[in-house]
Amino acid sequence: MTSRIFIKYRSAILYGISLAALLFLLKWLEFKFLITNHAFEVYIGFIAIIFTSLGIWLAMKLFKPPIKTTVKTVIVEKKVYMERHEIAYGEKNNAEAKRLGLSQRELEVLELMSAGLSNQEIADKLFVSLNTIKTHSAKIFEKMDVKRRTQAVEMAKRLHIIW
Amino acid sequence: MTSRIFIKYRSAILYGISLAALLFLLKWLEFKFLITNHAFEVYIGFIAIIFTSLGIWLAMKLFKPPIKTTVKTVIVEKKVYMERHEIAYGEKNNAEAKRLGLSQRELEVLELMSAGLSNQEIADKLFVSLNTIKTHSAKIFEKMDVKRRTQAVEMAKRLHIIW
DNA sequence: GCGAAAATCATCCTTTAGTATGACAGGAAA
DNA sequence: TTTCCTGTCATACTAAAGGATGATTTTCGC
Repeated sequence: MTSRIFIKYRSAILYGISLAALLFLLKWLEFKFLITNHAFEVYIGFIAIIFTSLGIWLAMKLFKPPIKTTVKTVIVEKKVYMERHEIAYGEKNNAEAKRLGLSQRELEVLELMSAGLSNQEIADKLFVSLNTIKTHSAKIFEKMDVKRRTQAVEMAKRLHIIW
Repeated sequence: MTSRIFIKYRSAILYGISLAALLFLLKWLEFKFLITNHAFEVYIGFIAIIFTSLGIWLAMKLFKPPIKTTVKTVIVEKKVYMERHEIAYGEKNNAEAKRLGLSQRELEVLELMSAGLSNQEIADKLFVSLNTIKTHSAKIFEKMDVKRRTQAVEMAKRLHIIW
């Protein structure tokens, strides 16, 4: 509980601590200033270091968003009219996969399906249950508008969605 | 609303307050040490601003590359023209079929199988009973040493026994 | 933060595939 | 003539695939 509160107000707490430290430092500098009376450059130097640090901290705080939001997916759509044989060997036709609305996971299942694996084997390979694979395959068949896995595989290979 | 604004710009506000506090402190220090030169606080202010900027610039310069690791997913849309049975750039590998000991009828069944047809559909197409196709397919699987029709199709296409 | 999409899992049920075995006819080869 | 292979068909059974539906959790963009 306390740890959660700490996490929630971590920034404020850390800021408070740093501010306190800063004030303490200044107080100490003041004391030092009284003693030496001639360490003006040292004072300026400390000010510089402190504010540089503060600037760094501020920049990191303000301009460092979570990693999650930094991942941007840029989709460039390009219409290319091409002949059948212009698809290079081994090149996957992502456009067709996208057109059919197949998700990443569905493509994985389709890939393993085309390798001749049973639903159970696919489930084992992907560390999920048999029912999950059944759901995936059902969605694949629906999206590809086919009735059986053999048809899906035939279509997928024909369209070069998989190899 | 105001609280959300405060949260969003909390760092900036706190920074402003701390800056004000610091200036106040400096003012107090100025008074304390009887520094009559007004250039002092301006000087300190400049130092603070400059080094804060330096800190921000440093932080952005140093930590930008890792932050800017954006994942670019370029999807190229393609129009694909292809007709399955027009494909004739590869000859059937009769040698492999012979090596596996597949009979003519079995090859026919295998061909239709790879087209995604069910046993019933194959039976209808060849004008024989479902059981006959089952017998054929069982023999095909035995000869090809596979367990399922999908494996047989995968192997057949890989070995170019069928197209 | 919220909502949509994706991914996961489940149950119940039907259909299809595959296994095992036996039978029968016709053609080719020993 | 007998043997072997191919092709045909059947029954009975088990295994796998597929359909329909609902639920929960994750992920991710706005």
